[in-house]
Amino acid sequence: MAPTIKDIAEKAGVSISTVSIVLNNKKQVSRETKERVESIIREMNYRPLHSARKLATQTTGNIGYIIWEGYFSEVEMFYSQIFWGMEYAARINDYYILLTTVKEKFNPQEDLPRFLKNKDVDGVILVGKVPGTLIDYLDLQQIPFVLIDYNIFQKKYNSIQMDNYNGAYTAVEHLILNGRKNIAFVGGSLFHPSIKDRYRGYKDALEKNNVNVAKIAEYSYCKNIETSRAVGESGALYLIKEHPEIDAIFSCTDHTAIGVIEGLQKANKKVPEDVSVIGFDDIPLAIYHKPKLSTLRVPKMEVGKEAFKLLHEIINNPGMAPQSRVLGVDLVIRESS
Amino acid sequence: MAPTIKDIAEKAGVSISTVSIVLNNKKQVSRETKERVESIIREMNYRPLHSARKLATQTTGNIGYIIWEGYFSEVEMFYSQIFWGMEYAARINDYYILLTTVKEKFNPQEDLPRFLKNKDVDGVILVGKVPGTLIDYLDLQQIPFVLIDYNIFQKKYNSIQMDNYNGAYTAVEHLILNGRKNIAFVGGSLFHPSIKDRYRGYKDALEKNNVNVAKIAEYSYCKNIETSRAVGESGALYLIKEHPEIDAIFSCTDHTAIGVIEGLQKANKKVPEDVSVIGFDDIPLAIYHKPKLSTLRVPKMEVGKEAFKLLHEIINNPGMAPQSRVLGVDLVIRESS
DNA sequence: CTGAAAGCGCTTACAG
DNA sequence: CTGAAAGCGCTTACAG
Repeated sequence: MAPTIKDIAEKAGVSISTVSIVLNNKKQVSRETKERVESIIREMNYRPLHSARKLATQTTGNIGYIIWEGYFSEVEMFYSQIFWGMEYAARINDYYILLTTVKEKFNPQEDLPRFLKNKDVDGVILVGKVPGTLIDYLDLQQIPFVLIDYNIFQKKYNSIQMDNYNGAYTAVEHLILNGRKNIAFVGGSLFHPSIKDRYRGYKDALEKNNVNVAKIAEYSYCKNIETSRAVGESGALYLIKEHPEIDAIFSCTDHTAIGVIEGLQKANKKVPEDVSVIGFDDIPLAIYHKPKLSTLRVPKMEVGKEAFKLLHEIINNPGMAPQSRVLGVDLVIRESS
Repeated sequence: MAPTIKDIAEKAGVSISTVSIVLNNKKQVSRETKERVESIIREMNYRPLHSARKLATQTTGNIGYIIWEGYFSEVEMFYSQIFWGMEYAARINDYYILLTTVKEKFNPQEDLPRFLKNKDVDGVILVGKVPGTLIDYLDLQQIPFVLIDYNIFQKKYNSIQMDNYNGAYTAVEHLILNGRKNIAFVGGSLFHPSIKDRYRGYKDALEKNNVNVAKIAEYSYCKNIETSRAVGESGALYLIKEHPEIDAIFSCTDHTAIGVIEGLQKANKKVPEDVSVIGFDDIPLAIYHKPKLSTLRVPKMEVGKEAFKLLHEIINNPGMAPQSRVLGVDLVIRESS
């Protein structure tokens, strides 16, 4: 059997309270007993039993990671990289991460993730466009949470954001500097705050540089809610048909961009010769694609780490005012622009 | 505060033992008290506290999922789909899954996954070519485990396998039926049992059909340990240079196949007109690729589910003789063949 | 069929 | 600085 705190106490000739104190290095313990206890712990390879500890402290030691299902209908790397960043930070603080997804159409009664229903987490990190009713539930139940790449208009929740606005601005400015004159936008729903910011960046870059200004509305394809390949493809097809002069398309995500390129090819346009394309996210597919996709790299690991850190702070300071931290993105130019 | 078993007992006018018994529906309880207790549980939305339950039963309620790092150096979907299958089965049995990776070069002293070091799992599922020293550790510590897509020569461990041999055989036979005469193989290390079986399938299909037999050795490119794109590319380049008559290549994985196609293109061979290519795994990239990749579909969700089920059985029947279950794979023909 | 009691392995006031 | 004791919320023989 694995040794318990009692075994350690006996062998060290102290009480279990003392062992517990050195374990959690709280309060003062004489150096010598501390060292003695520690050496015995090491010697017997003792680890406190998780469940016992959690029972006593009334915590779970787990955090939940909830992924919007839309994020892996396509190629699901985005959330995955974020996970590894979180895991890295969680490990240091001795938390385990429980993973699950939620559907678009979400019923708080039935679809509540198991670890929430059973109260098996101390907090939750959510990535993407998660259901509003879920967020309301967390809020109501006072379960600490942080949003990644999402936010609700006019609400102040803890969140990690990418610098969508500046990323888009930089990308479009790069297109301008490369001599592109007729720069279009293909995007999903402008209801998604991230997409909205990317669109603002696109628009502002054109306006500040006085390029293309009169045409912005016509060159903007934002009909759909999705940001899928299919949307990209039909967007490109539509735009080229209506406005054959278009020579660059900024796409709201990489998946969209890949669809855009396919549409362009169907319309017999060469990328990047005839039309430059830039995406957003830097999904792994970006470098596998032909041509390799120019895009804005989101520091996914960092996002995960930062999300955990923020959550951890919230858990330990329940009164904390909500904050959102924004991480910069990098323009990476490859073959499509 | 969340209600405890005591609250339920009081409100139902029974002892906590009785509540516990209906909770775990063991032993006999009179129908009426059972129903009364259950309705109160529902009414108060009571859930037993995980840590308390686990403390009392001396279990953890967790299983570990260990991924060989090589499996997501490329595009990491394979293990991810398996995860969702496992999660599905785990949910039904009220287990949580803890995820981590192990490096190729693994030192049991230092690199032991945290949940193993702390004994926070009741069992472990490992996918891919995990370190032998890790397996030895699990064996020694008597921690129940099941291997996915891997096995150690001459050892009898619990495992889930794909039908690598028949998959490869079918693919190569398909190539033959399509009139291909000079069918090559590009693979990774034949030390990996799965790759080895795929190679056997390739060889046997040719021999049984009396095609290409004298050339098998020359047409086999198995120099490297990896099954990466890079390997595929250099393999294709090498084979075409030495044997320009080659008109089909069976690749040991999809990643390899993608590399093979790139190599072929560099050598000015058209796929599939000049050379047919078939991969193995059916990674998501397969349908994004141009041309779309023909391959053998591994039922990843099923693999995950089955792995969990097997592990669950082992956990509950410690004496069980090791077994390996093999799942069939389906040939899916797309554009590359 | 039901209850009282011990026990799982920790943490944490409270004394001293 | 250290220890005795209570408590966290369950399960499980054991009586009855």
